[in-house]
Amino acid sequence: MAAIQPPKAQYQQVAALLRERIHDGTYTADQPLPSEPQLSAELGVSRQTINRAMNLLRSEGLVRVRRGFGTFIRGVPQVTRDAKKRYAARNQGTGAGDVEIKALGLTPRTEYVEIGRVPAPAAVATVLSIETGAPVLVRRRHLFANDEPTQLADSYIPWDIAEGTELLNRNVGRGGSYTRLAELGHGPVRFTEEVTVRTATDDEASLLELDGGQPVIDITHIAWDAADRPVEVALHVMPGNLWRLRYDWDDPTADEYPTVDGEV
Amino acid sequence: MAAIQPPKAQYQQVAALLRERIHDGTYTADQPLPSEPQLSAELGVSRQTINRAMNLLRSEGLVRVRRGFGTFIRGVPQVTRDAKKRYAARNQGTGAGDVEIKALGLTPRTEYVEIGRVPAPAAVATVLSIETGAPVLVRRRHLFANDEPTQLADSYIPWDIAEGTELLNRNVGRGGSYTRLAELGHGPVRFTEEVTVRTATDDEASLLELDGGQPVIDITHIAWDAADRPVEVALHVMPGNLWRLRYDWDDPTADEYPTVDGEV
DNA sequence: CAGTGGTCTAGACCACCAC
DNA sequence: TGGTGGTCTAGACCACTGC
Repeated sequence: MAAIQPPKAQYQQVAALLRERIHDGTYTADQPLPSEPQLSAELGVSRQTINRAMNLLRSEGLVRVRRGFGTFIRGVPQVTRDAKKRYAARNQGTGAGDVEIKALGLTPRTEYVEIGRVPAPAAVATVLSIETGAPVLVRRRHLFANDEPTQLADSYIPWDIAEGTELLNRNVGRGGSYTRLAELGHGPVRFTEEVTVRTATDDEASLLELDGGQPVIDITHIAWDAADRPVEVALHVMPGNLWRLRYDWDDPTADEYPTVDGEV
Repeated sequence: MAAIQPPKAQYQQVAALLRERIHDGTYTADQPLPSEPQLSAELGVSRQTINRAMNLLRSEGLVRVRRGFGTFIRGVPQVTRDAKKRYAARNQGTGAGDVEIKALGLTPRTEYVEIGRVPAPAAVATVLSIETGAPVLVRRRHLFANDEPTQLADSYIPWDIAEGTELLNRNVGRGGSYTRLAELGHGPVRFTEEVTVRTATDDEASLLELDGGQPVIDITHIAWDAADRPVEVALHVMPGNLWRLRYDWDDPTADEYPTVDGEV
């Protein structure tokens, strides 16, 4: 084994060593990693240094700690989320949130946490162009793959659109909620998404079973109807290491290339 | 949701306190934060605990350490990168990488690190559908806003397309490189982007002046010509906290809503 | 109960920076 | 040279887990 020498910090060297052992199969997913005191003795560094190395691996999403029990390898593959295809897939009779999970042979599960009328939070109100506190329908879901949490998804629809419709049911019926919106004269024809990366809040970390400081992907998805009114906003929060987002589009200006100076 | 929470770790409480003081203006950007020994004395916790709190703030991108000097607030606002508009902007005579920065009133700067013929790295070769090691043109840039690094961008073009063209120059001429590609019969008509979040490598952390463990956004941008050949791939690496990505698209299936059961 | 990881402290040495 | 943050150690206490 490579010696632990101080050109780099020891905890970084320990982390590198553990990463290697995880990749080459020295440690397997069915067993906990050696305990911190054990590694401390084996590598001749203090337990604090081992602990710091573990924290690195945790922030990378490589391992997961079960307190009082041990540290385990996280075996979840990366899921690809294709922004266009996932909405097209509503016609395949699958909940859009499940498409990507099934594609990997994993078992998706959706837990409905809340469906009902609430006052619009400020961020949602801004997006929907309504007053803060104005009534909206919220549909709050937690999504899992093989019982591991993969995503929090809260979707909001203005109450004047949703009131008294099937959108209040757990199962919104054939074709999904966008089909219901279409029947109500608000069929989405355009979507926008804004993606940011930030550290998880305490609540999110707890719900997604993340360690503090792990980054999450925050997606604000907006559906616009033909009158250019925002009719639904969905807020997605996902573990950063778990997802790969895919977007594609045609060049709107392919015809009009040469004009002025510039570089790409 | 706000159930009874266990008392938080001291370093988290310290971090929360410092966050608050940064936001309410107790600490300002022109002065270093109080030193760790000072805070240790003031708050009655050990220096280690202060240091751990500082590491949290660093991983959030809120502060930045200048070793041997002090810890400073990072004052960089978030930059929005609109996938479609940035390419359309090539016709405004601006380097596409600069559009977003100028929009915020910051001063962009592009540093060309390498322009030349290299063997294709494996990841690039796969995307371009060529052999690993086959020659490609690489254009490697580092982008800054107000002299703070904001992005690494490496773009690759198959050598059989780029050879002997203006694409080898630092300034590729009117309309940017996509205009040159169009003149060569490979004008991009479609783009795909894949976005992942991961921890920075050592090199990236050093170039982007990040702390270890800070997340980066990794974008693989591919330009396709009318024959559906990938003619350029650009790899972008950006500090995760610094950017907001925006995508928008029209619903390709807006006409064909109702079909089978499903939820969204 | 014994073993696990989470956290905290006191003390120490070091590399780096400004003066 | 003195102050800064980066790191490491030994020892300790705690909450949580499974047996």
